[in-house]
Amino acid sequence: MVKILCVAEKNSIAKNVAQILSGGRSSMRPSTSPYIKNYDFQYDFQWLNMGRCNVTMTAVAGHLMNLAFSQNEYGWGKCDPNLLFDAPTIDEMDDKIVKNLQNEGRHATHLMIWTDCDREGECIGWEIVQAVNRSNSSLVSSDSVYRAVFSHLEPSHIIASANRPRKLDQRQVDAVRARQEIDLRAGLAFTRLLTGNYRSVLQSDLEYKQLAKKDDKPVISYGTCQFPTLGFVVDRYERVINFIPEQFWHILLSVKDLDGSESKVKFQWERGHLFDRLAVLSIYEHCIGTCEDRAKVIHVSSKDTKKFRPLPLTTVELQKNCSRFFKLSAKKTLDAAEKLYQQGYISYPRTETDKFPAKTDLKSLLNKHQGHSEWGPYVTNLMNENSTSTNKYQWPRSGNHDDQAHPPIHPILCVDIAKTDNRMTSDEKTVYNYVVKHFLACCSTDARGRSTTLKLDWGGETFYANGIQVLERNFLDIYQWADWKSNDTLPAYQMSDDVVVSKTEMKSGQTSPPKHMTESELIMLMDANGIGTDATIADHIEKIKSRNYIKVQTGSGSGAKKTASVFLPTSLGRSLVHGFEKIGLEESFSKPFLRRDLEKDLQLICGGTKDKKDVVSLIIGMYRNYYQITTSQMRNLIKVYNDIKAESQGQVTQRNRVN
DNA sequence: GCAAGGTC
Repeated sequence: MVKILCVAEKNSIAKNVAQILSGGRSSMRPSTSPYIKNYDFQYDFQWLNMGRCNVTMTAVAGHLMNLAFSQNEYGWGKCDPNLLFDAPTIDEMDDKIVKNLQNEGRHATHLMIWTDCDREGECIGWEIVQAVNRSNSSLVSSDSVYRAVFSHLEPSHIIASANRPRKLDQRQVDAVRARQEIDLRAGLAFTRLLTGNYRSVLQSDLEYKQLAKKDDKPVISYGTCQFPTLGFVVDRYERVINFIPEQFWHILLSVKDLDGSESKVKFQWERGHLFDRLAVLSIYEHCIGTCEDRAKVIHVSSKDTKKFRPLPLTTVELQKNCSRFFKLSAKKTLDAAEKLYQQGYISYPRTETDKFPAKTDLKSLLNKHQGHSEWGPYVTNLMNENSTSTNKYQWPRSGNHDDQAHPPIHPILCVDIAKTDNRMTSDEKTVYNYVVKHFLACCSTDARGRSTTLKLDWGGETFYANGIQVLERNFLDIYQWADWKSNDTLPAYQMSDDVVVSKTEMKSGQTSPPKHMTESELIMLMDANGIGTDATIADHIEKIKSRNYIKVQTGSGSGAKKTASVFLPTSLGRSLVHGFEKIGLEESFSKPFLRRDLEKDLQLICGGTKDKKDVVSLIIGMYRNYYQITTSQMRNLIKVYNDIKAESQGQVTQRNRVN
């Protein structure tokens, strides 16, 4: 009897795929794990050519295995951390889920992997094979393991995937196993080394004690993602603190309109500003001397312009925007999105994809919202092809990212918070409303406007002014966070007209320092530098907060005018970055380069031009070297900490003295 | 008490 066991990365995918392949006629059984169900049905896999077969579709919950060291031999305090670069690793398995796979796989003739089609998913597929192999070794030996290739849950796509499987890609598995091994060895070795050496000096650190939870033993952790993240915050902080303002000068013109009235528009100097006061003064005096109160129009242009609707929503964009618009932390945002997903309100919240698969039925997703008390009228108007409004339904713009596993985040159900009695928390409501409005904006028409530029010649110098007239707001009517306003109308002069200059000013100003790091900027930097993934970026930020490497300075003001909260490094955070800088390891520890190089090597493993063994031994070799340097320079590392501590306390006492 | 990556 032929029996096919299908295994997905998470229960929600197993449920959906079973629903599609069975045509809604699958039966559900519980499993040995509370998060996972087994779905039985029959299906005719064309590649198998065996007619209708019995199928069980089940799932895991992410990785089944955790790479680790034996606690007995290599636990904390039981060995020199240096040994962790060579110590044997073990694979810890999730017992409950493995048990279910063993039960369900015991009598299977074929195993079909339905994990997400990304690198981690390929590795999870390999882990599933190891688990099933425990109860049914003939599956592997008879080469009966297949892997479905799918990128979303559109039924015809899933059916096509069921019929065109490939084999597992061992190279991708190797790449993930390499990353795991490097992160584990380097992370644990350096965490133990740093904790052992910083603990005693931290006992007299008042800032640390204030931030730390009572009874918490300090842990000074190192991680390949934690340190570059900290590096971004410290780097910004230093640039703000060390900023030296420079004075500059520029010239502004005010003019009279055609009818002789005073125009509100000020004309800017095309040279921008100069840092040399005398130079600006002599140009200014020359202009006054030559032309006094007359200028000539030397350029008039006017062109249509657009403000683009947002791209389909990715996890990183959701987190950035909820942080900017609602002051909701990345962690809280992702937690709320996860809950909304589990309740079936929104699609899977961890995705890098910013284009919708061509066959997605967006119109029916939109139509569900027609009766919504807040945005129902907007949707009704959008979907009405006969309306006179310029805002018509449009297929969303497409970005360049595709994780090959999940579509952009979008609403699945319409939840009317004003009408229904539901148990959404306030964070969930905020995130749900944002996801819906973002989706509506994606499917709307770009805003249209007209941009006008006028340039004047005054005494041989050029001055310009720009004007924007917003003609059609379109998506802006629902996406209130991207406002676009018309500014003052430019005077309606024509080319070569003479213009009366009503006022000339030579002004001075100062360059201003950069702002401290906001969470949304940090997310953007991490994303751009490949530090963490959509699912882990928020965790890394929380981690360096909980380690007291950075602290949050909450914004001031209230409501819409409230300024963003910013991240500041603690003395400890700054000492770690500057300590490694001092001993010559800056590039490797507090900059994103090492992690980026690792990512490149992983890609090469996937492409078959590098070997897992070579990559691991090369990078572990580098870390072993860094470890030697760090141990031999530990005094210097601690000295940097003490210097920074003394310096910050010095600042405090100085300030006290002034007061 | 330690990493980063999946997922609940």
